[in-house]
Amino acid sequence: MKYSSPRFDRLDEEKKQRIIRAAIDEFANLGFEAANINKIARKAHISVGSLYKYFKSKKDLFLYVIQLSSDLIEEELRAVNEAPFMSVESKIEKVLRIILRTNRQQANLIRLYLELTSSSNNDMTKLLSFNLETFSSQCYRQILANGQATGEVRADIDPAMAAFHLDNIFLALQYSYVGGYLYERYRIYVKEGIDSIENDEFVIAETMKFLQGALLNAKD
Amino acid sequence: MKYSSPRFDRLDEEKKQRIIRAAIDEFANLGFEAANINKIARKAHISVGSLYKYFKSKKDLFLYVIQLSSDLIEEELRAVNEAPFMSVESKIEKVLRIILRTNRQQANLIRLYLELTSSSNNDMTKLLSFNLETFSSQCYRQILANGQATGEVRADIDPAMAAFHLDNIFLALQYSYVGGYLYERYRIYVKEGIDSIENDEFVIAETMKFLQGALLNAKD
DNA sequence: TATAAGTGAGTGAGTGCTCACTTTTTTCAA
DNA sequence: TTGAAAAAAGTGAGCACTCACTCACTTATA
Repeated sequence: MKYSSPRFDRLDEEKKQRIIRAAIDEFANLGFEAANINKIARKAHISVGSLYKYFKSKKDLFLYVIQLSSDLIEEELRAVNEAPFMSVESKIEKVLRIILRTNRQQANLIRLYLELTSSSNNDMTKLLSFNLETFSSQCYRQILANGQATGEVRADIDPAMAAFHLDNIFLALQYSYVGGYLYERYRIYVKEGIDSIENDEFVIAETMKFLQGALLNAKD
Repeated sequence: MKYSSPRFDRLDEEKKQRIIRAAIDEFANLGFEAANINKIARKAHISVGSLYKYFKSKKDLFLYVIQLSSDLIEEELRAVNEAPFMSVESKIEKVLRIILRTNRQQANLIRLYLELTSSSNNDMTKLLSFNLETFSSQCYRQILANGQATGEVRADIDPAMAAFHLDNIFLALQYSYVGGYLYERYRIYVKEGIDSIENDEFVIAETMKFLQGALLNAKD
């Protein structure tokens, strides 16, 4: 599906990036409904008129930036999945470390996903969930099913459901870094400052212990 | 904190419930921003003017219904936590079953929480997360710490962090039942229809296997 | 009669989007 | 090389609409 006009595609990279950044910033911080198209145009130093020449509606602009960012994440996951000679445990830890890094470097992007997650807009959700989740679900399920074949992963669990639980842990962790309600919730559950760099190894260690027990066979 | 006026408190129960139901319905399905106060008044068969005599702003009405619903959930959790002679495993399963039941009976309420979770409104989140999460975090941590004392729960995990992960699993599961993006996501990860009653025992069994491995010592 | 409760048209501050217009770039014959 | 005409890109005031909230008024109750 194409959400931008040819006119937008023809723009020079710098201008495109300015518009994309402005849009992500606005949508991530205010949510789809409260985001203001006029403000996005102002932030990007273009006129509203131009913005509407590039995207035919607020919704299309939203869908465009979501699609764009999902491509970035897919890239990283693919690399981990295709790494040869890597244990399931290492792969999981690798993904976890990617997640923590992304939380810092692309906080606005994660906020955008969080917003999307709770969106009740039905015609958008079907399309978007398919685009964003199909790859990662395949990826995790494959890692787990392969692990069952090698004996690393518990044989008694359903790989699809385990992949679902695994991603739930990842998702909740991601959302807890980007501020708002879930950031406060971590503070109440565990302690101040999930997002401080000193805390990273604690989060990784505890999460790995949790996931090891949940997914892997005890080492002999 | 008191969000309703004395005038609202004096209303007869039927009218209060009508207003509360209308508000939950609107907020749950549209989200805070898109929810329409005029429509809530119409749904509740009262005038906008009256509604503003009962609650001084849209935000106050929102906070009121959130506060109200958190009390209901606290009630149920307390019962499980205080049950004597119950294994940690049984307690976790009990909570899980409560969650699945609530997902069906109070879907709108869960939607309301989901909306709240992704809210970026900063002055609301601090207050609300404290009100809603303090009890459940204490509750889960207590169950796990007691379990460590009796040897049921793994000694090598941090009870606070484990409680956090446990609730993350519960939270993701809840949100996957109420429609929208995460409902579609379950379909992609696992299969059609997480919300069909026939699927309940599968979800419970798989989730319990996952949590047993993650949290409990192997039985001897 | 006095007090409390209830009403809903109206207000004004937005907001998504349009369109008549200006500016810039490209084209190409002289 | 030039410059006029055509095409493309860009603009922002304003339109049509939405919605939180108010207030002058009516109705019910003590």
